Amino acid sequence: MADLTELEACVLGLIWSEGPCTPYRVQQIMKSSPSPHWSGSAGAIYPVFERLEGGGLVRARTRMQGKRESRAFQTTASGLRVLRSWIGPPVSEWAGDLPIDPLRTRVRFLGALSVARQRAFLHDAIAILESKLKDVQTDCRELKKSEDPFPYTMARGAIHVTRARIKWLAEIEAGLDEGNGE
Amino acid sequence: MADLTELEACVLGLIWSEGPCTPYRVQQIMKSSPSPHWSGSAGAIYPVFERLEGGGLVRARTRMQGKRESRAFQTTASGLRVLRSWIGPPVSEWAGDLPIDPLRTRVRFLGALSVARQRAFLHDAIAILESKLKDVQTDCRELKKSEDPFPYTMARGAIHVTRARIKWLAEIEAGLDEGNGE
DNA sequence: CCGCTCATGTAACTGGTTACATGATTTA
DNA sequence: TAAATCATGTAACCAGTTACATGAGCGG
Repeated sequence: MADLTELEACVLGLIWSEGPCTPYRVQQIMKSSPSPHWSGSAGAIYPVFERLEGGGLVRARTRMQGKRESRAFQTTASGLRVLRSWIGPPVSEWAGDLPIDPLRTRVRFLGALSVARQRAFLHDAIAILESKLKDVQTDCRELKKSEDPFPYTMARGAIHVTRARIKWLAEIEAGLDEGNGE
Repeated sequence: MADLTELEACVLGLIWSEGPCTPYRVQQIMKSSPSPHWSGSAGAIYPVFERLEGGGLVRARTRMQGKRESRAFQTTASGLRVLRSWIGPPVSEWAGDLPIDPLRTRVRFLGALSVARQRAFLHDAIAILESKLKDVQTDCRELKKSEDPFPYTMARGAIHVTRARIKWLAEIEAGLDEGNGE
């Protein structure tokens, strides 16, 4: 099977970590994620399952509950192998690249605004990030108790990165004040 | 004109910040960006210019150099207005969302690897991030001198976020050692 | 005159989105 | 019994990608 897309690999990983589960279940997980970068739409998920099954990376066991059919998928040995090699090591160079960030893109053109509006933008953005930080910190405390360490790890990552973004915006704000002789 | 895509807005912003320039020039800028999330392919750029022109956000002045034609675009008043409202304020809620990050996605499924390979992965990833950090720090020192403050600002952002990611991975590494009674 | 850069495009493809459509099971 | 949830899919669309194709101007 050729290279996985990010979505394909993500689905494969979820099937691995969840154990046998239906596409619908994966859909729910993706939708309930705190910041879902994928829509988790049926139109994306089901074709991914078909591709993974076609490549022999997952296998379905159809189980009927009354008249209602549901296909629970699990990773095959080859699927786990592919998942592992997708993760790495080796880690690809692009791992160092900054993730594409809509906030960053906007800051890049902040010069198009009046200084007053630049200030308003930064104030707004910091407030949003700070509230997000609180959410994710709450989340993190709860996840600490669970046995699987990786959801907690994810939350820690979110905290680190969100703090960094706040610090960055605050720094820009300070630079603004300084430049205008405050 | 309806909502801009990120690429459309980015192109509009570049036209604004560069002054009159050809699609080709924008293409070069995108390709030379330290971590280009867009391919900067003609197949993307030229249609974007068409859409922006169609919406009256940019205007072209055809200038001939001998037999060779080139169309230099600049933002219109309406284009600048749209760019400003695209940037904000108000800042949309999703600005707090973590940007989609391939490294994060991989870490999420790190549990699929043996602990030894987890360690190798983290070691690899940290090395890559550290070398990236050096690059961006060098970059930053150079940009500090330039008059336009925003490229420098971008570099500062890159430093903050990259440092945060390193700290995060180091934390995971430490947790690994601790868990295994090192 | 060869190759590089400037410059402009087109065509086929692809992965993911939105919106639609259906029906069984569970719960209030 | 009505509404929510579980469960599976399809069809039209869309933005961006890869690869192709062309040609002028310029430096060695």
